[in-house]
Amino acid sequence: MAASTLAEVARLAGVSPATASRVLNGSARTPGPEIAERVKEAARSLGYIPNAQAQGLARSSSGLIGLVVHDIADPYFSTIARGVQSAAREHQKMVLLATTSGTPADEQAAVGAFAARRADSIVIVGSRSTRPQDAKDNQELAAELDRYCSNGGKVGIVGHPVVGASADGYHVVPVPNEELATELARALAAEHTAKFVIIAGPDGLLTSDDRIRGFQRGLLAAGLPEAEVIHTGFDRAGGYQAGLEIAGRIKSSQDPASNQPAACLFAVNDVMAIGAVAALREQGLSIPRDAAIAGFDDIETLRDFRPALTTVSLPLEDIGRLATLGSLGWSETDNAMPVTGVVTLRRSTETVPT
Amino acid sequence: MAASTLAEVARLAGVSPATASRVLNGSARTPGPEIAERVKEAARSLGYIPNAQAQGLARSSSGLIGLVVHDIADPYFSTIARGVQSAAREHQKMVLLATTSGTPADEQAAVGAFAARRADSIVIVGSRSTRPQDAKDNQELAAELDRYCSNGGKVGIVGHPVVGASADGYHVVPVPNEELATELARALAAEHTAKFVIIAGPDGLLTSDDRIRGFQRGLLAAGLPEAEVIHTGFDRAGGYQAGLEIAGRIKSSQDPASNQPAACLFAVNDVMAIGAVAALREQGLSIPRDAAIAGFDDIETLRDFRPALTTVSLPLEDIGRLATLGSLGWSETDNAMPVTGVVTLRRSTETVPT
DNA sequence: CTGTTAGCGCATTCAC
DNA sequence: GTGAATGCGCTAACAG
Repeated sequence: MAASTLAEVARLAGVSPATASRVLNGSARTPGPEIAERVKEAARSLGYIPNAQAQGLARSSSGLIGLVVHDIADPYFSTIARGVQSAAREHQKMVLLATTSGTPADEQAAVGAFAARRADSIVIVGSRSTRPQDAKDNQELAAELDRYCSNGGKVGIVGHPVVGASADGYHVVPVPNEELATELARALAAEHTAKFVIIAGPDGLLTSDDRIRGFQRGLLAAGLPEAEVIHTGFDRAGGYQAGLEIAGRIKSSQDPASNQPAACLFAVNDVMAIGAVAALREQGLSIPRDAAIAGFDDIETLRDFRPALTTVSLPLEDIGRLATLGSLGWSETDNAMPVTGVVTLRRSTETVPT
Repeated sequence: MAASTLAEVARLAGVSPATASRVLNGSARTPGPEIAERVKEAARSLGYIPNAQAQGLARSSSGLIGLVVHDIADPYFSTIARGVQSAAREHQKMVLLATTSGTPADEQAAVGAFAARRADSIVIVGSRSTRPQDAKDNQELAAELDRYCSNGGKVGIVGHPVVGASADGYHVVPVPNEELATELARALAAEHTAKFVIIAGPDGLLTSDDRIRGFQRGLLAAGLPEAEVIHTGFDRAGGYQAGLEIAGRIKSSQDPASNQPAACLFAVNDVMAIGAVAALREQGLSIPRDAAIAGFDDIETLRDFRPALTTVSLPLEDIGRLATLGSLGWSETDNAMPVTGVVTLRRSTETVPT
């Protein structure tokens, strides 16, 4: 048995569908003070639930927000998703979730699906890529987004605009990755003399590249040489792998007499940093005695790690909110408060181990 | 400018809307080998995107799966969500996300919204509550779900069935919380003589209660007395608070000469355990020297913690998948493989600290 | 203030 | 194999 319809409710209440519609939904003014009650009663007794599909079709607006992330199980994304969710809720919208593993092709498919569902807006999170092999897919993604926008859709983006996208309707929430990485480098350079090594994501991942660039800049500003960059996966596994390699080097060249860390590591995100720490420890090294290490993001779940991880705190939930509000055209009020982060020095980069 | 419609495509291709529909979607057989190409071309040149709302209305099936979680930023839920997402994807469905903070009233609202959107199925995750103050809301939630089911909806539930729900169409994925907690208790009892304390969620949270019950049973089976139970929040903050209290007790009654942990703690989930550990450490206590502690769930992000946390590994992603497949009526094949977990002893409960 | 008439965009009976 | 109607459930102009 299918759900009951507005028509049925109207008939039972002895009114026209239009009237029923008016009282059951937010029309200009609720009609007849007494007729209204009759309709409501009818709806209740029938267990009437408005068909959002039909509503959407009729008023051409779905009340849906599409959210595109690389991996919802990654704490970075899930925290942002929480922000998106809360903003959506405040605006009486539901969020449609799509995960893409970060591949532009999947992102394009997701955007297409959202467009098909006539999502009111789309929020895209996750680093853009400029790798050559992604060029074509990026272009198609951009085309898909442009088409969505030209059909009246709005999109909010965290970080960088989608490569090649040009149409109107984009609202990007800038994240000062580069600047913050510079600050972090400066802070570390002030206390560390060891060789700096950056554990980065694949070359061409914009977020990773930004953080690398900023960090190098900070080092230079402090009069230090550029850090070596190890490119690996942008996840824990990548950090772990890099950690193994670094551990090998440290062990084969460590000065036993030295009481200083042999290296100062900067992993471009916390999850990678944790992976690296795991590898270093497995190889018998100690943090921060043998190597100092810093991350980026300040993932909540990771704050209880010991040694506590030096990192750059980012207001992830707010970022999700801002991107969502922006995609909804509500940015004016919040635009005055741009996203900012703060360098958070903790135990993992202390120079005087207990 | 609105998106182009099927009718426009048909006109441009010089065919009827019906024909266009047949070729652009999976009708029985694609018509005219040559006419088909013409339609496709027309669609492409117009940037046609089928209106899923209209499709859904016409064929009354939305291709949507509703997912209800307490908090998408909680790693427990986000990992399950990943499983839901992947299963949904395999079945060409999109997932609608709703977060509820675990309150039955919000869950009811979410189910209502999903029903309005005519979601093909709904997946509910997160511990049920039997607390008296939730009784009324639980009943309304059950009614909402029953209504949804009687309208042809299917629902998949992780853990316990919703209190009071009776209609057909439910598929619950049982999680052997009690049995696994018993196993855990047995394993710990074999090596620990210290006083056992359970750090639990609010009284009436079914998942928490199950784990408590199972743990107590294991203790009894091992000939040990029942553990004391501290009820607190089902999250990190709760664990932290309980940790503070326990630390106070330990410090005021510790036998300095003893080399054994003063207590063996069981937090009913990993996140609480981590909170407790943080508190204990802040109070100057060491794990597992001063207190042993175990968690439950084996959250991936937490596996790199040191000391490594003894816990019960749960296949969270699979659980999400199973609940989803079940809600889609695809359970026959997978039903043969029930959810199971495994007690994972790690450093946090070792008896011989280095 | 209420009822009538049209679509919203598409899938699907039917005839041809 | 293809085209012409009809309806999915609802909203929004209209008219009354």
